Amino acid sequence: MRIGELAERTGVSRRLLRYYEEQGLITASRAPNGYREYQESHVDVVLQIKGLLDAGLPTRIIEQLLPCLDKPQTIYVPDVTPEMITTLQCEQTRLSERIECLTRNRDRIAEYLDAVLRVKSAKTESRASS
Amino acid sequence: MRIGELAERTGVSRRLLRYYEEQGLITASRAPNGYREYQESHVDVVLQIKGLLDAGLPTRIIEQLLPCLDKPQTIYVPDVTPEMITTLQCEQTRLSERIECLTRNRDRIAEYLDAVLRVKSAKTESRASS
DNA sequence: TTGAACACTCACATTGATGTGAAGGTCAAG
DNA sequence: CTTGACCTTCACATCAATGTGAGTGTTCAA
Repeated sequence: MRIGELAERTGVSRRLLRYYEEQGLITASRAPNGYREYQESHVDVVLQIKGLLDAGLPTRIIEQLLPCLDKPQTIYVPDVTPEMITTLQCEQTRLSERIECLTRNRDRIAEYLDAVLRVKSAKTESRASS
Repeated sequence: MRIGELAERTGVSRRLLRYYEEQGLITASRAPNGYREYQESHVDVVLQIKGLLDAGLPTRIIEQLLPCLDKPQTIYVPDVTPEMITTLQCEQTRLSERIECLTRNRDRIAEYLDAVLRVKSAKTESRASS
């Protein structure tokens, strides 16, 4: 598929798709006329990138993570450098920290909303009874 | 405490502390000489902001979340507008999406590392037995 | 009373993720 | 053959989060 369709199916602008490519996050083959050609699998990859980016990870990191995140677990173990492992472990804990932070705050919001809605319903009831 | 100490205790630069203030995330009282004065409680707030920012939330959103996130649950229910509630609910689901995305990817990394380390240890053993 | 260490404001620079638009090539349908 | 809808590259613009530095005031201790 060409860039327009991929953009539409992922909700990521053409501009950004080219940007991701420029950053080494995705690779597109080229048709004879120079147009980029994408595979079906690119849809998922782009969504993955979008998610991670939206979660605050920079492209630099995403680029390192991507190779280890493909579904079929085509693990290219052979040439994993120790630095790569370190990077991954490091990134893993950073992800955990983010998750913890987000979870904590989401739960607080939940509590807050709970409380607010409880009060609101109480108000409604008192109004009903008056 | 003054800005330098707060910066040191939170790991957030003075420049950014002033920026957070400019964005309405924190409020500092002023000493007679014009210096900003922070309370002990500001440390936690700043760390909170740092965490959310690091998790990819923009200041605009953080500003809206903060009032509902203080520990003592000093819930100011009275003047909650319906729009505010909607905003919060919306932000809540977006947080959940982020959390889900991050969790998924962290777990994938974990799997990958597991696999890699398993192979590595296998190699070590085969080398030991040869 | 001077110097170091802090504070202030203001303003310009940078980086990463994006938008936007110009100038032009490709292709299919009328 | 032209028109419209794609695509290409290139470049400049923007926005948010930061850095950096200039120019100046305050405080404190030697």
